[in-house]
Amino acid sequence: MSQNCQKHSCAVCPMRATTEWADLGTEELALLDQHKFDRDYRAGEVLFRQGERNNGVYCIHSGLVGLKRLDRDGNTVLVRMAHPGETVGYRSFLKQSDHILSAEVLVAGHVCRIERSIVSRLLATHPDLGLRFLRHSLEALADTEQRFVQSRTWPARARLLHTLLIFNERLGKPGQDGSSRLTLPVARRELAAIIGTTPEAISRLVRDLQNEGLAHFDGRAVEIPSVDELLNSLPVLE
Amino acid sequence: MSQNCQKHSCAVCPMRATTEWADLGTEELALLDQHKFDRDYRAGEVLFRQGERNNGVYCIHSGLVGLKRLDRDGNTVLVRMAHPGETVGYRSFLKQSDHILSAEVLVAGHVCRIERSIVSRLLATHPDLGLRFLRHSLEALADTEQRFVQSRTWPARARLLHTLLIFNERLGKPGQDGSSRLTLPVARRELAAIIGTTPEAISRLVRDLQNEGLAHFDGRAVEIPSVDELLNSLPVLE
DNA sequence: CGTCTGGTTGATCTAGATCAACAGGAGTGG
DNA sequence: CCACTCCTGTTGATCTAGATCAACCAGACG
Repeated sequence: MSQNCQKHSCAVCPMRATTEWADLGTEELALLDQHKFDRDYRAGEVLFRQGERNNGVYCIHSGLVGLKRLDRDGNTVLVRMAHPGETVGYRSFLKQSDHILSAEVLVAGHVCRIERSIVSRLLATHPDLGLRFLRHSLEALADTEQRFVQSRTWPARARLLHTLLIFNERLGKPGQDGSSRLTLPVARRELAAIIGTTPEAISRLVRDLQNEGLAHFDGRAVEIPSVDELLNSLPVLE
Repeated sequence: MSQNCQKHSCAVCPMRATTEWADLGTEELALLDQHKFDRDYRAGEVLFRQGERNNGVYCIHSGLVGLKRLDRDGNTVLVRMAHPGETVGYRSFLKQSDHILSAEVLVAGHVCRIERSIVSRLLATHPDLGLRFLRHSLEALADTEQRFVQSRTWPARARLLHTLLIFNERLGKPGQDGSSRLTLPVARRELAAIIGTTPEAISRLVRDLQNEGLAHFDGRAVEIPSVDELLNSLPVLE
């Protein structure tokens, strides 16, 4: 199991290749290892809260993190998800501002916090690190735009199917007949937040999909008889 | 009048201070001037279309540009607006991909296109130029997230008021009694696209605002008796 | 004149939110 | 062990913001 309370080492981290820190040398990695704080997080814990002072960036080793934005009325919207290998909180760091979003752990996992000062130092000495963050922010922008467009033009049902397929991409165990099984990483409430609707609506949609035979649900366990069929019932963006 | 068919010069461009090209030296500016294509655009013209090959970046001297995304069904969503001093199309350039959005001129103005190769050359020699683009993309991200959250949590009426205030910020002529007059830069159809609703809905909302005395409309001309009162009737994000 | 485009209004429809009730665990405490 | 509460998920009934459809009007322009 990858989750434990041991301090993880960046030098041997298998996720590193897909992170912004991929190209660092051994000395820099040692620096990271010395000055980082890492630990296991349980679902529901908060990495940082919107409006808080930025105290570094968080590199996700395992689990799943939701990035939420809330307004004064207490309305909270899940704007994006961050997966293992992603670093979050870099934005307010680069802007030298307070955190713009809140980061909440959706699925328990291990996360490393890298101290402000270290990131600054590395950024100053490694120009390509900045470039990596640029690339990341461009991807985040594209992703957010996509979610924005979908929330306007797709009905809730299509959005549910879409996220189902995304989760299946990451977590699904495909059968050889085009079917697939997976366990949803989140409860209904979070699923609703991701899709941008209410738990009640999710419930009804799930029932409908079940009746149509497109998917079978048992709690968080999902069985998809034909992934292709799900794909076909999507508006197909872009 | 700032719009004409003459070739504009970056060296003396008054907008340059607010663009990504602010810190360039005189030689670099001369390079830009030699290799750029600039001209007046009328409302409705398209700078580039989603899916097209990137052939450079566009620096907006005057006017207003809408960035739209469309899916297969022909649904089109205005994701962001770009104002004078902003450069658009840099994203697909940096990602070396085809254009992700379409850019359509909403308000006639002058726009300079800067050739791919030149941008590459400048980026390679001027690291702070990349940093500027990073900052710009971070702002675009924040803006898009804001619009995303608003489209979920605010009713159409609040969104209309919000964009009204934004336009007032840029174009309004304040009276000394807290009132303000402005001319909307766009027709109802575009206003609807910006807010994310239909022209019919805009029409009704406008009528309501009029009845409540919050604003008076005559075509594109708007008169706001009390800007403060408009501000107060907003949910106040963040 | 007719035709076209942009804006307004009215009537209708519907996706999805909201409100309310309830059922099944999972603890927790006596 | 039962009684209690707490929490998640499901279902039903109702409500409503806003989309859709359709008609109409006023200029603009050939």
